[in-house]
Amino acid sequence: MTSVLNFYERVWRLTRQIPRGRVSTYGLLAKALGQPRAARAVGNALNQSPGMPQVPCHRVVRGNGQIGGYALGTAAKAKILRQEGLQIGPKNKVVNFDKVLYTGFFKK
DNA sequence: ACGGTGACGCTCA
DNA sequence: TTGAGCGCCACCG
Repeated sequence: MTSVLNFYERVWRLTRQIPRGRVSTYGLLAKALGQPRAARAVGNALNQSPGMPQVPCHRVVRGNGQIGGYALGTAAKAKILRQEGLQIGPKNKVVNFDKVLYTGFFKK
């Protein structure tokens, strides 16, 4: 049967686990949800996520290290990430992407 | 039920 | 390395 939580809610819940100063990717989130092909849907979920709550959707980036999209614009996203101590290089790529990538999602 | 949409990812050229 | 093409998927009229 379908889980108690819908897809979007599960995406938001996982996203909360990403620590400050680190990032994860849409694809990894999808995998953690048990649907490795749903990276695109994950992006939709974060886009639709209410801005208020503690869902750090700005910490979710592309698999290649580029920061990807953001409801308030990629510029705003880059700014926030810099405020959290991350460095954004040319082409909007996260510097030391492999070092700050978070993959330790807790299964739920 | 069906086709369109989009904060993606992988495969080449 | 960089960009075009195409597949994928949950949602929305």
